[in-house]
Amino acid sequence: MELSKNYTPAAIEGKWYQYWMDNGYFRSKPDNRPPFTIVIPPPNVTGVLHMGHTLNETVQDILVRRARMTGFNACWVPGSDHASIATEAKVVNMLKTEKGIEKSQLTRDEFLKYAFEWKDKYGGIIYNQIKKLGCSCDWDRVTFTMDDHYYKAVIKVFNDLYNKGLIYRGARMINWDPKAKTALSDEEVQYKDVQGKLYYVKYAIADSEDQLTGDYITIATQRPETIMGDSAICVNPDDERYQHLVGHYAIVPLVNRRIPFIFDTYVDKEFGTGALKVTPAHDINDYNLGLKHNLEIIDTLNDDGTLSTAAGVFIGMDRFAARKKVIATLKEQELLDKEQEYTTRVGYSERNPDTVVEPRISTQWFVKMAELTKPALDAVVNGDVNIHPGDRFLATYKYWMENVKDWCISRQLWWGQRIPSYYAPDGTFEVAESIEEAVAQFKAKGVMLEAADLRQDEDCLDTWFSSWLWPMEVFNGISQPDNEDINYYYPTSVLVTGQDIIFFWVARMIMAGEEYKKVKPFSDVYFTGMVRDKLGRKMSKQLNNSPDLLELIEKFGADAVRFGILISSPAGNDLLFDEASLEQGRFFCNKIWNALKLVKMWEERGTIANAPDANHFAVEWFENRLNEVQAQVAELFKDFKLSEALKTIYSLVWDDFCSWYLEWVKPGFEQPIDAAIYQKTVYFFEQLMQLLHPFMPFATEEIYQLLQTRTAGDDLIVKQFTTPAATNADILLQGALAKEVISSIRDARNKHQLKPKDEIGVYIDTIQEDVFKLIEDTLSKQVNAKSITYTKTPVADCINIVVQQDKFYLETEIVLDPVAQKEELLKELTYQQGFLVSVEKKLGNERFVQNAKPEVVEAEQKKKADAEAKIAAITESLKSL
RNA sequence: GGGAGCUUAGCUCAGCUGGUUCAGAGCAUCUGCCUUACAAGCAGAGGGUCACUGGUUCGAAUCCAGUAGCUCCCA
Repeated sequence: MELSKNYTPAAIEGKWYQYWMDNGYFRSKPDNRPPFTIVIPPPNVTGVLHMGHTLNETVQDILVRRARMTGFNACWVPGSDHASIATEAKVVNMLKTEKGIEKSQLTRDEFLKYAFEWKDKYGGIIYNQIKKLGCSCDWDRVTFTMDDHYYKAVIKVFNDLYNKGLIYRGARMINWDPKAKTALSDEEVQYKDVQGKLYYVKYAIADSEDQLTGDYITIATQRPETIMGDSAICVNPDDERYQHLVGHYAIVPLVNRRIPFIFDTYVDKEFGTGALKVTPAHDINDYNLGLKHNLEIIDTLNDDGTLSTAAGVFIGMDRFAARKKVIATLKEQELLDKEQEYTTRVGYSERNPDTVVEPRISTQWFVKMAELTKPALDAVVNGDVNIHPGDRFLATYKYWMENVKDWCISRQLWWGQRIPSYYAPDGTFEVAESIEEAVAQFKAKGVMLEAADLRQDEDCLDTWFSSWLWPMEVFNGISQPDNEDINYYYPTSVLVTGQDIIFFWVARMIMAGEEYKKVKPFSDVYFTGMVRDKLGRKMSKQLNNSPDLLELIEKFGADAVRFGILISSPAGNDLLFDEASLEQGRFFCNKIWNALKLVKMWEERGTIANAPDANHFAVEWFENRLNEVQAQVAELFKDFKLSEALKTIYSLVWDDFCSWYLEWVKPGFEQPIDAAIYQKTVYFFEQLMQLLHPFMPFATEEIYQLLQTRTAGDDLIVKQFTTPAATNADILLQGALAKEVISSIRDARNKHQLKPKDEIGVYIDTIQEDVFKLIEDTLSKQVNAKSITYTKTPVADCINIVVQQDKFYLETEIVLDPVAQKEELLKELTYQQGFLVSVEKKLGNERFVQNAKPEVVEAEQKKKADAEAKIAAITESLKSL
């Protein structure tokens, strides 16, 4: 069989994905194995995968594949959420631009029909990308947060929480997105520092008789367009400047409305002029102040951010245009004292990042958080849920849980679960899972109404109010409690997600899990870092700095993409995305591919029993090295140190296997290889592919299948790991010695400008001749030696080197420079002597010997002995020069 | 304003419970090689006062405090 010159991912990735699917390897059904469950953090249904997702999905696939190969019944549930605001915005926009339809022309049902069409058209894009990346999700379990059962579950939970008194309806100050025309939760507001201005505005003062005193009071505001909504001027009661204003009034500019002065310590005397205009409808602090002092609430804004009739002036004008107009008018009327540069934080809508959020009084639905947070906080604090990395996020989590405010869950949108609250004509309402039940509830209260009399709430629920049920409802755990799946798969094993949604999602899932299953939703949370571009900016749609995943896969191959994104990504740390690391992944695939070609070449050439150059030491050494790394990797997985595990395997494959082992066992030119060694080599190769498979599934499966003819079902994806055997430390040390000796001799050759073809004679002065006998042939081949001789005395006219405690004399044809050689050895000697002094100093320190652990002292003693031996060796070597 | 994290080779980053066989990897640089697995490669090399200042300790990149710079989260 002819193998291509280089590894060609495009040709094989599709093939294996289909093969795994056809064999049902991704499918999971409850059985008697322990489950290993991951639910995907649902991406937006109409989105595309960006690099953050790519990292995320890769991590999940690695964990799932490793579990599948370790005796677990691995189940990875894919799916997506409906992303209420974002998707509705996209559909509205599509309707406008493509069909010329305004949302207002449509009924709710008509709109939803278009939305589902949109979802059907674009919802598959993201799944296709996940597949291309090689993710082993159980595609029979795809879940969408607007699926029928899911919809019902959300309604059921709403109803249940309402009945428990944990959901209420009320008028509160909320965050309003004037573009999407909906309320937002506190978490959906992104604050940004903005360079703004403080405007110093003069308000005329009137006395208790309503007569203008001719005096003015100046207040500082960032938002002059809200002055029409002012209800009072507030000053600090201790502020002597304003004592005389008791009982006086201020006149609001532009609208000439009279407002009282109030006195409250809330006001900072030092800030601005020490006088604050109070606008209860448009600022949360003012709102609270208004409640306390019983002030009027004047809402001067419409839901689209234009000024309302209540504003009295500039009605219908956008708030930012109105601001300019207000400033201009104030200037004209000479009521603007001055302007001052000012940096402030402005809230933007998470889903409409160009839109400034308005604080607004509005009647909305809220979840009472206090009771729900308690068990969710305990779960993490007690270590029932383990967060990785470490407890770095524990403090953040705790703080949020302890300070969280009630959750505003209603959204003035259609794309989502409609709030199951039914209103009678008189405004009273019943919350029920269906309109029939609502009717029954009204009747039970003696209100005789029919369904036709009732009007359902127009609003829908926050998307996160559906996704917080995700680990349960993907198994129908809410809609059909106690079914076989939920009982088997729940709680899930690991949640892998970005640290940015710790509150949006992780915390709330734990709350929901504790509330409805009385059990945590997952045992471990693995937070990945943020993927940033080369300039350190978070990758985002706005900046358009995220590369196209499918293009990357096409260019580098899926395995290389997975490799590249993971290799530089320890848990929780941000990573700067650089295509160079993907290239490293591609090179790695190619390296393995070429190793395969070498082994297949040996196979073709044929094997021979007890070949003369059979290097059994190499086999024994590599077997131990393999076992050592297998154990290390298992440990690293336990600690979720995936990138370190990958690095370890990478080095094992490239350095130990390719650069050392294969070179050591490589037969002479066109010679057949020893049969036993060939078998072992194939075995090692398989083991390596198995170890690497979770990280790079396609290349490893391909190579595994090419190494030997496989019987049905003998596929790498399900090949079970065995417990690695114990390692023999002596052999590992001997292998390390061999490597060091070879490198040192090669270095000496390089330094003396010997050509690779120049042969050398090697004389070895060692006390462990038996060890060198084992590696003699290898050594000879690796340094191009024509002979190896053991000696107990220095050999003249040679390159002298010392490795550990052994002396080597390299005989060459070239003329040597003894001075340069001497210098080289002296340099080494100086270093060793310095080292020895420091060790002796340490050992001479009584307090060290007393306090340090015995093994440490022992190690120091060994260091001393080694250094002494080495110094002796160098000294002896020097004598011969 | 409150909290968390980061600062190690030119670049991107590893270094767990403190011990000069841990100062490491990849990329980049330099030297020599087109050696029939691989130039997407091979064999080597150079390069770091581990941000700064103190402290704890027999011993600190590693623990503690402070300083500076950067990042993130929350108000």
